[in-house]
Amino acid sequence: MAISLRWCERPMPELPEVETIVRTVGAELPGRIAARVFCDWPATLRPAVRKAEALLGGRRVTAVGRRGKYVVIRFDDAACAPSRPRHARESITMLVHLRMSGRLLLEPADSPPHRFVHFRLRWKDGSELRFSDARKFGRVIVTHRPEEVLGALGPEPLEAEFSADALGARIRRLRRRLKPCLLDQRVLAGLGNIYVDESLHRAGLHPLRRTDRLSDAEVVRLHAAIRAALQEGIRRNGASIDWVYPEGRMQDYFRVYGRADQPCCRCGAAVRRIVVGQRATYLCPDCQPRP
DNA sequence: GTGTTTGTTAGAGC
DNA sequence: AGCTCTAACAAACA
Repeated sequence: MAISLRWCERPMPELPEVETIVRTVGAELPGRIAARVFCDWPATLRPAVRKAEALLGGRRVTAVGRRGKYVVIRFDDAACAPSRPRHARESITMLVHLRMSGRLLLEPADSPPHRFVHFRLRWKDGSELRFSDARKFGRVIVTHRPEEVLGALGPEPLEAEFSADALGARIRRLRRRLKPCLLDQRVLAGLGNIYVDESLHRAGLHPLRRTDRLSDAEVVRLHAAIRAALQEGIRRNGASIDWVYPEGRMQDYFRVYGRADQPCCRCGAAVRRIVVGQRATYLCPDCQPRP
């Protein structure tokens, strides 16, 4: 039984949704050779179209991955004319941040692009990677130095090195409200509004708890909850990006997100909606006691 | 007009 | 001084 979400409550891409995109669209890209770049909304692309095309043209995709909420597309350093400057022979990375409404599509170059497509990367084989973004908040960055962007991100919550101790060391030295802290991409990479609420409910922690007042046991619970929430999201192919990935079903399994006034799946109490840091926040008042 | 969404930034406050 | 928080902003749409 799918819950219906209003348009403005549709899940925005967070770590599990980006991971799903990387595993589906991304898996189709390695080996393709970039030919041309099109962009009709200057703010979407950095650097501008001509320079981006000069940087990418003739390069082959070597790998597609994810860092936090960024799609990371790596290109080789070969296939460059000898006359090109030395920096052109370094590898290039294209970073895509979907922000609120971005989607990545792989379509034939001769098919008409949807009206929300503002960036296209045409491959030599006649296909195009298209970035559709109704709200134009998304960003495509072509750079020799992806670390300048990715270096600011906190650890990957699903990596083996990310232990409960690592989480505790990171957040307990801060004196912040728990939810805004977990949303901070410098603290932890990849969580957004949905998975923070889901993680806090799983952990039985109120979003207004102070990070420096969490006990060891609570940090352990939080760590397990974050990983479980993200892993379930990935297992279900993310939450409804319906028109792109109809198989994404995570939205049917939200425990609190978007479920105001509905019963808590654990105790039956009515889920509450509050606002924390100007963000809609869903919680169970019984399972997540106020600080 | 209102509310909603992400991430960045400027500025206020403690 | 340094950390934390808030407001504003980008843009679209029902």
